[in-house]
Amino acid sequence: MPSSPTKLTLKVGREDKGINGSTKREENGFSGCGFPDRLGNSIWKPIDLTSSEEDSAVEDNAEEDSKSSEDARKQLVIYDPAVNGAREIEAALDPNEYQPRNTFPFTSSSVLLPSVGAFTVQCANCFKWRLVPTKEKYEEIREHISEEPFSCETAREWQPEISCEDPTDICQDDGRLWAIDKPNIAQPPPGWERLLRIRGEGSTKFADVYYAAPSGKRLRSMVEIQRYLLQHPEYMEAGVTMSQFSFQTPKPLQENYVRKRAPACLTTPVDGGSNMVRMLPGILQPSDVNPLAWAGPDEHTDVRLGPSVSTHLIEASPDEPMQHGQPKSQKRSFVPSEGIVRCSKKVSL
DNA sequence: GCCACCGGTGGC
DNA sequence: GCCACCGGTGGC
Repeated sequence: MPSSPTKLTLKVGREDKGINGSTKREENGFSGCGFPDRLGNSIWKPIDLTSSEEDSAVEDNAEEDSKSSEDARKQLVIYDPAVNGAREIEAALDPNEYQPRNTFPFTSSSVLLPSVGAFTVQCANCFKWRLVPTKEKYEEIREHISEEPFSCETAREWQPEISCEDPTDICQDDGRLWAIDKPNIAQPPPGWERLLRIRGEGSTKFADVYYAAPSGKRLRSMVEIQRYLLQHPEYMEAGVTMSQFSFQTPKPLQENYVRKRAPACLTTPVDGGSNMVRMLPGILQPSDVNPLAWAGPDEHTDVRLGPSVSTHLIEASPDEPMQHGQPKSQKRSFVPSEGIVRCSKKVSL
């Protein structure tokens, strides 16, 4: 992908129901990366996954960021509250109470699908990531990000004290999946909601976009939108147009997350060397699957975007039990009770 | 090879 | 019966 100041990314995690029913997501921050301490005390050294496996730990500072992530400017990182408990997130991210260091809510949920992570955007000046408190604000920023590059100054709208001198709100961490989001996607019309659903790993598609009409009706293509608008002219009379809809989906930065179309009955590994082995279309063996994972709280690996944003950026945690995206039917993947796997510290990319 | 579109289906 | 989700396909 060519360098562009308008690239957007999203970061995807997955709810992981623990043995005792709790989730692996911590209430007080990102479990793997966490929010950097404002005093700089708990910034974990990032590992540049654009290079080979066991090397390349570098200091996480703005200088390095400036050098290495030029192309990463203005990237957005999304967390999908629809999947992770919208009410809790909205409450916790009330701009009046916004506490970026330790209150980002990874709330409990039984959702096992990958879920979009956090609404963040990268400052065009200092390259640090700033959490965006709401999906709506994120969409607003995304809509005009080419013409109106984001900066820490913009973030003062919801975080009055923030400046480029402050540490980044979030680092590209520990196993969550990162993906490039599209810039300049129109905000949905008032009353409509644009929904992003991340598919399970190994699917032929990374994600689906839906629009929820004010009536609650979900529409999944431009054809359906058009049909719906024709059936409900009141929306068009109110100014709703097709240009306000886009079914563009983000792209995973983990190359192998989405599988290519494969011939039926392929039963040999198609992974080509990573620890993810896909047996298609048969039952996946849990130990063979590279889960969409995030690091546990005790061992942290940081990932950041290299010179090319399209570089794959997934990191799996060490010895952290992971649960795969749960397929709705066993025919599609694996048996639920076998879904707990462990993943290696690093995922070959 | 990508992607828009939509059919099928299992869970609820 | 509804719908969220996944897979397949045809057009490009």
